[in-house]
Amino acid sequence: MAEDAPRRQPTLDEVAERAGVSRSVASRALNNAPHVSRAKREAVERAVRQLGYVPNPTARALATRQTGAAALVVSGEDPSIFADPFFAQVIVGASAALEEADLHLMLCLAASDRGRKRVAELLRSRGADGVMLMALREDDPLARTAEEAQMPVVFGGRPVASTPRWYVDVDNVGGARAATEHLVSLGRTRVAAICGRLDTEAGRARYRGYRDAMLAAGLEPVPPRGGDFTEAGGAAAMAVLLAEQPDVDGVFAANDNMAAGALRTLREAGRRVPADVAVVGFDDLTVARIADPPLTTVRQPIEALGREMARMLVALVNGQDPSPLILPTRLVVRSSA
Amino acid sequence: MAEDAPRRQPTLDEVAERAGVSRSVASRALNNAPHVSRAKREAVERAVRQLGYVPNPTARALATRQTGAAALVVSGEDPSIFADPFFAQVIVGASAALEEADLHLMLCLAASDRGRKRVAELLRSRGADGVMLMALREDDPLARTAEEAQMPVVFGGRPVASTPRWYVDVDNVGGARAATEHLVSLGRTRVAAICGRLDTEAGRARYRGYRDAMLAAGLEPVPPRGGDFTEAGGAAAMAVLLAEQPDVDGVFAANDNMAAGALRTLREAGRRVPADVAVVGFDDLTVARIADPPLTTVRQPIEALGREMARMLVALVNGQDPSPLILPTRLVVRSSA
DNA sequence: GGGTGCACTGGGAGCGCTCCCACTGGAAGC
DNA sequence: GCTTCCAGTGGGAGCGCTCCCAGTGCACCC
Repeated sequence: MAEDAPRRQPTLDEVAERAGVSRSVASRALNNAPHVSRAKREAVERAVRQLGYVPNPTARALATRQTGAAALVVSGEDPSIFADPFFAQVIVGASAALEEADLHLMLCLAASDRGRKRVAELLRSRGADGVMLMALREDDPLARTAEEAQMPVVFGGRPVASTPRWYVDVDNVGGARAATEHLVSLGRTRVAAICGRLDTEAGRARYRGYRDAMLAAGLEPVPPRGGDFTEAGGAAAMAVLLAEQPDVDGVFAANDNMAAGALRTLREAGRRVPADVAVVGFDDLTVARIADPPLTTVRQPIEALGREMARMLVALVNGQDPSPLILPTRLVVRSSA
Repeated sequence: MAEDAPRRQPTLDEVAERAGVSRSVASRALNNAPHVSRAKREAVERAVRQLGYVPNPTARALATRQTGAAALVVSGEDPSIFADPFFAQVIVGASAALEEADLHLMLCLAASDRGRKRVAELLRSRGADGVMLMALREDDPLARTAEEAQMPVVFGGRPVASTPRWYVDVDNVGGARAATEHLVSLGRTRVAAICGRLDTEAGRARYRGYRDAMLAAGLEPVPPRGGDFTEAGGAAAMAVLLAEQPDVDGVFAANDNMAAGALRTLREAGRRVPADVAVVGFDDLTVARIADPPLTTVRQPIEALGREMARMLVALVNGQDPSPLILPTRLVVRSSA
């Protein structure tokens, strides 16, 4: 009968009692704190084992005012932006770095109003020890909420409006410049750009890099025209480009998805890649390798982005003051250019 | 000077005092519980607004013994398996469903020993209200830990060894059968299969579906040969297939990545798709649409998988006893078959 | 031989919330 | 007029942990 009791988790008090010590000593032993005799330390360890004791993280959190978790917030209108494998890679990196610091990962996809409200509440209630914030659009209200929160915040990619105190970004300008220079070095002179969302800093920066390289080469850049970072968007933009500027011989697309879309349109239009039109993408996701022809593209260290965000956050949580970080990008030459 | 104090979050006691009520009443008002007069309820709401009060989730968790979070555990040797966009979609679905129930999402990538240990501790310490478990390999130790945990557990995809009480799966057998039947209906008679990992239930079930359809059509299935669900693996398997069985005219690949690899090998070998060899994949991820030619494939409702797992978990947390669920798959015909 | 120091110890006061329970008073029932 | 009931109320005991602090000894020193 006694066995039937819904076996509650043993508490630290029970461990202490069994070990014949006070709760304080048991607590210290558990946390490898000093001022515990060897004998008692061992007695506590034995009791822990016998009872199958596991500390209650909630109680610990209440007492220490530390939750033991960090949040990764991905903000955006459309939940499907998250389905981009880009975020999966960020998560892999962040998760690994948090694991080292023994922090758990809370993932918040703030797509709906309700989602944003929950994130705001999380921030204000200190429901996590710190926050990594990603994919902020120009007018994202979460940016302000985050800055006001009494909590460490690391931005992933700079927001458009302001430069936050702590962020990790990728060298978008440099990557776009390298991509464009590559096209120019191939002898292409009518190089167009297919832009991503121009209400994101990444979209803008990549256009800037393209423009800089064009001007430096004495060529005329096409004016910026907002896109959406999707395959369909890239295909549509390429169609417009072919109509307006039929002699185009080079294309820099703001990401691989759009580049893949451009390839499709070019193929359907009977243009050969790279013979007629050379194409360069950005990201170096799986799609770049699978595309036909395989895409020349700018690789950004996505996993490192996640990892460094998490490391920066851990440093902040530990009271340090790390410096912002900009990760290098690298041109990967394949067949499309 | 007084302003300089590190502005602590106001507590419920302070709200109560300001509203001129007891803490009990304030608590009830906050949780829209009955037994609060209209006047006091409003007084509490006013005090909350004036003070900018936000309830402390940790304290609430300790008192209610509910953490307000559900964990999604993705288990596997290699952290990069998670970079598969498949999981991103599962997360989108799960996240949406959890949001409805006002639960937070904890994401645990259990790749290293350390990661698995942390998950085990999370399970034993009730660090979450429930767990969704995915990608279990044959001998995954987490499966047992999870079953032993005093906590609701929902499996995503059935494990190989046992059938858990609560799971959500996709109709892998039916999908594979439909894919194979489609190839047969096209008049293909030498249809091979490129298998995924045979230490996963999905990999096995998809082979079973293929074999069933072949036998039913009076054709001879190729023997199962383990793969790895990657593009490179698919390319390699296709090469072997071409060498051993040069007259192959149909291929069922266990997922889109492998199908894409097969397409690459076929292209390099000068075989036309679908004229010489028809190819069908499984999953219907982005890669299926981007592939050249676009892949005929079996669509599985990935986001729904995540959503239903989360819903099932919420039901369990609420003390209900939901039934296992098998989600239907659907053949999507494109150009490759 | 009486300090002075220090490793060790356990009591107790929180952390901020929920929830049980005993108590009030006014409305309803006989 | 008297119970009976129940919405409304606040006191207080937790939830399981950390950590401050006052109190023990015992070695070590002049």
